[in-house]
Amino acid sequence: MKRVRANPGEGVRLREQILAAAEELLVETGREEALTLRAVAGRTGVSTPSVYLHFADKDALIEAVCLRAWDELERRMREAARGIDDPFRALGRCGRVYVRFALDHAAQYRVLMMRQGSGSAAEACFGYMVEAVSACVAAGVLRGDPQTLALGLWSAAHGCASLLISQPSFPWPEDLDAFIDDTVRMAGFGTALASRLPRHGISTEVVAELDAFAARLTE
Amino acid sequence: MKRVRANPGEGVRLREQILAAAEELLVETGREEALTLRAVAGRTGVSTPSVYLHFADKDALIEAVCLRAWDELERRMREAARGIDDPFRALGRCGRVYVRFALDHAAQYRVLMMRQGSGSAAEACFGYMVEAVSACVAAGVLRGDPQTLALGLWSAAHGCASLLISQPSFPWPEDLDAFIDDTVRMAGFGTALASRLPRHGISTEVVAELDAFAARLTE
DNA sequence: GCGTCAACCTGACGATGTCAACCTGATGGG
DNA sequence: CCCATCAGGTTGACATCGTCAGGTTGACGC
Repeated sequence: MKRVRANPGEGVRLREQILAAAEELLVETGREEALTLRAVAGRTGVSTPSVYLHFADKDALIEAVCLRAWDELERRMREAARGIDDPFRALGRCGRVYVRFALDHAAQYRVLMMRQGSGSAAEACFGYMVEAVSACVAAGVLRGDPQTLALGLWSAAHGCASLLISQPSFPWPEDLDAFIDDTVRMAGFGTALASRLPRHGISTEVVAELDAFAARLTE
Repeated sequence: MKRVRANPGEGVRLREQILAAAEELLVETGREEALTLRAVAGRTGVSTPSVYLHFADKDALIEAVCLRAWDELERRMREAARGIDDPFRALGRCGRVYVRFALDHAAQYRVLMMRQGSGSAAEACFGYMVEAVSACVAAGVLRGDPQTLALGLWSAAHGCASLLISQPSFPWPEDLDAFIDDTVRMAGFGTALASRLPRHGISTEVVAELDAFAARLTE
């Protein structure tokens, strides 16, 4: 029960324990306001101000918890796309994994994405998504600036996950997996066609009709 | 400087003033944590616990502020779609208005959509969106359950707005309006085609190819 | 003229983030 | 071997927050 003081050099261990306790607390309760410095310290078996030995303030602690989740998400997306040749297929996998990950880690995702000034935490993860989009551009299945395209796709995936998490009282369909798939298709398909591609095998007249059809949305 | 006590029956006026003060505070600072009961009461020129005369607790106050914003948003969407015959065009207008409204009221939107248990505040607004989608279904430009389709479209719009608000450090394109338009087109276009329509004037072979193309995203 | 009730204030409580000051045990130099 | 040093904590306190119990004041009906 009694905590033994760490030897010099092992102070970093406490940092890990605090991080783990904070994550547990967030997941178990699901409510961000339950993430109290006192609760975290208590669960770690340490006094409250000791948290300040390893984190500048509460926001820094939360940000560190988030960073963990981002790393995990990026790992899963890479894993989901590994061994898939078609970059468009790989992109679809990424999208589905993204949304599912968000739903499986709703508490963290809420903190992750819905905080103000969460800073550059997501940039590494975003970098991978740009990578996946670039492959599609190189393959000719998408056209345009990869960063901008990736932002649009991320918007769709994030919107789906975020809305599911923050508005559970909405009349969501029973089959959530199918809804997620529909969203991924909507985003990928819409992006591909709205970016004026793929024209492989589609006649000029049809392309013109599709363009005119899409244009009705924003005129 | 000195507040005069309201006559019996006029207590509701204070409620309005508190609501206005809370909204001002939220907009001016842009930070939700600046929305303190003491700050609100101080700005209204009233003692702190007086807020409890008109709101059960802080959450109820925030919720009331949010309700105002939802009403305003619904009003603007109705206005944007008024007089437009083509339901698909009307839907596009709604989407653009939605995102622009969110960006123009970032502080409120953040509170609105990114809180936990925000309850049934958005349902009226959602109802209108279902209405607009239903018109498209009736016109044959979309196919499927209007509620589910509306949820998908809302996901896209919300994702765009939400990501822009909560991740301002992302490499967003310079022309934000164009990006919003692209997102609206992506969502509407993708939904229309992913819902297996419109087939007007598109050959069976092309439809099959488009289906196969979209299917690559979720297999 | 008096009671009653809405409208509001005062004072306080527990919880929270944060800080200054203190303690304590291992470690390395002399 | 001893003592200064310093990492690794603790104690106690402060301001601020949401919230509540109880008191005060003015208007209005009878």
